[in-house]
Amino acid sequence: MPTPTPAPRVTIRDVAQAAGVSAATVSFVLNDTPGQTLRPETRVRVRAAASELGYQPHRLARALREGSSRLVLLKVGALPATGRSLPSLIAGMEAELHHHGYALVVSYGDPGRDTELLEAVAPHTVLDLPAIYASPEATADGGWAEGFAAHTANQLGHLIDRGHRSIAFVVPHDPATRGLARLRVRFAQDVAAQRHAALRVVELSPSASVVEMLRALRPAAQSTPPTAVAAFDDDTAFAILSAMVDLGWRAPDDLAVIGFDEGPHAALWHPALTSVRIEAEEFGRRAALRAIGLDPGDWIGTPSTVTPRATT
Amino acid sequence: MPTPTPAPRVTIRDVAQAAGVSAATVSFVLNDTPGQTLRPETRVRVRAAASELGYQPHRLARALREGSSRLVLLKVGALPATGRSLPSLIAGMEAELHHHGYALVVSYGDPGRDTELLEAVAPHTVLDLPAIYASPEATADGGWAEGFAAHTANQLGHLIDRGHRSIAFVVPHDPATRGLARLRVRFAQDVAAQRHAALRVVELSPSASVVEMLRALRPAAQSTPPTAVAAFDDDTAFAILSAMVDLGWRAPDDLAVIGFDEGPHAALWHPALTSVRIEAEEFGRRAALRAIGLDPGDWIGTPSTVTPRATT
DNA sequence: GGTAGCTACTAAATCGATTAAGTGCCCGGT
DNA sequence: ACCGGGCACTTAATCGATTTAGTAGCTACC
Repeated sequence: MPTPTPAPRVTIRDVAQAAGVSAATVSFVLNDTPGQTLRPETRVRVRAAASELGYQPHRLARALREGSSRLVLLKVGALPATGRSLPSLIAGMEAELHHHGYALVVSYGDPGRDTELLEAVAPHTVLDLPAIYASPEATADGGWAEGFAAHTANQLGHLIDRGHRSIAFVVPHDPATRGLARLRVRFAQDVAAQRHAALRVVELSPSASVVEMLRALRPAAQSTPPTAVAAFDDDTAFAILSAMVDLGWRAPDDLAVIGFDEGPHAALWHPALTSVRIEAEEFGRRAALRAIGLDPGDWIGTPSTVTPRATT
Repeated sequence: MPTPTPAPRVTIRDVAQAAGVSAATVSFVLNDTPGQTLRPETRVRVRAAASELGYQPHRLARALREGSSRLVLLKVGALPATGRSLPSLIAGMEAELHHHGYALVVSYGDPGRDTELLEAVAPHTVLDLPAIYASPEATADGGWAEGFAAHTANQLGHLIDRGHRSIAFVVPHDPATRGLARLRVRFAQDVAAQRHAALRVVELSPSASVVEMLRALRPAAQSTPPTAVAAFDDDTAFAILSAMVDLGWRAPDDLAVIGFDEGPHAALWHPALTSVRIEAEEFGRRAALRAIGLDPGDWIGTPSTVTPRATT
């Protein structure tokens, strides 16, 4: 069992003693507290002593005093972690927060269980992704949803550009992704309406198989059956591709398939899956800035690109 | 931006006042501090006041005093998160820690950047998975590696049971999984030696393609080319299956393939991948108990089962 | 009858950093 | 000669829980 810190802590008092000043002065210097007049040479002496001793402020003590610690908690819940957008969002946030002396804690646990976590880390800000996605006016919240709107437009756009006019939008049956799915559906409908394509929304059922769902897509009576499927995410696309093999259908001729939020498996799959690649790193940086109360400045949007492969 | 706690905090002093005792007494009661003699009715009064006011101890204050918070940090690093073992390990740890009033923080970030995290959360224990896997005598450490030994035996055993006597063990070329790969290789070699099978260890090269690797497996001169591949993980197995399609080889007749640490994609793939399913939940519970210094009791081992599918 | 020892508590120190409220000292103005 | 005020700091309070060192009051034993 590894023990955390056997080394004796260097406190602010040690630094104060070494620099020949009081602890308060050390705090003023190291935090650049505004409204404090200090002799430049004192500042130098304090800083020298601090780095000499390798002083690291005890963040728990600081958090106790300040009321919250310099941490941002990102609640991810049971959101699908297959795509690259979440990891890249996290990477971006982490990098930016690090730059400002903050740290990121990512919670994948179920929401009911995170009371301890919340209490124990006393985050400066909590970003609850499932909650954001689930809220109806998610669009109003600083760009979270605008991005998804653009990416969804990208996804459907790719199919429409290739001539598809009747498209099925398939979402999984999963309470964890309900909010996000609803959001995506709304955006997909907007795009379809604008570009004069017919959109059919299909929710996978836990009872019926994907094969049955696909069969139902093409009843004899239906005049214009969908020629393409836009999936909620790559995993949904894989499930569809898998069922297509069972049916003897081939992509893209019998049915084109496009995934969303491209993950590492898209290129590996047979046939290789066309998907929408979302680079959320820059977006993560901006989310981080907003979270700690800094102005992220102007913004044009998260870039997303469609990587065309075998299934479209 | 959601602010964390606008509600005024109920402190131990509030409880003390309400119960007509001192703060110290409240602490003694609520923590069942040994060596303290308290009248039962006082205990009742204090507990009543605490729950009446909805008192929750401030964990930062407690952590400051105790030197570390009741948190366990699990460092996962860049370990592959595809399989189910890691999520189930995490779920098990989380459940058990929760039960003892601890919380789990999982860090996926790179090791260099987690100083802030470490400092900010001051964990009671740090479990550094990559480091554990990388250490040469990992076997000695409370069962982490024993499990992998058993699962690897299970993986190779499945192939040997089906008559394969010449097996290739394929590991990815990835510094992040180096330590774990080395460990697995050692166990695989042990099993092969015990069960009189020939084992060839192949590391995928970043320059050569998987197709080339497969071709090299069957040179004309070689007397007993491998008839089966045991992969480091499911993703490696997918890469192999993908290359086999390009070569026109079929599993299992031309080459049998078995994955490891079954993830959700194994069943979806065509052909469906045989893999080793690892349920690490119970193991996670035990790891949690050890982490907080409790005795997990006797143990027989993490169960793992091979789900036979099309590729073997 | 003195004191040792127990019960049932309380007062105060402590963890380490932040910050409001001082405290000398010197300078300028009247 | 006296006072206001800025400079350059220090003292002490504070965040909230834990824990050591007491302190009454009572019993019991030699």
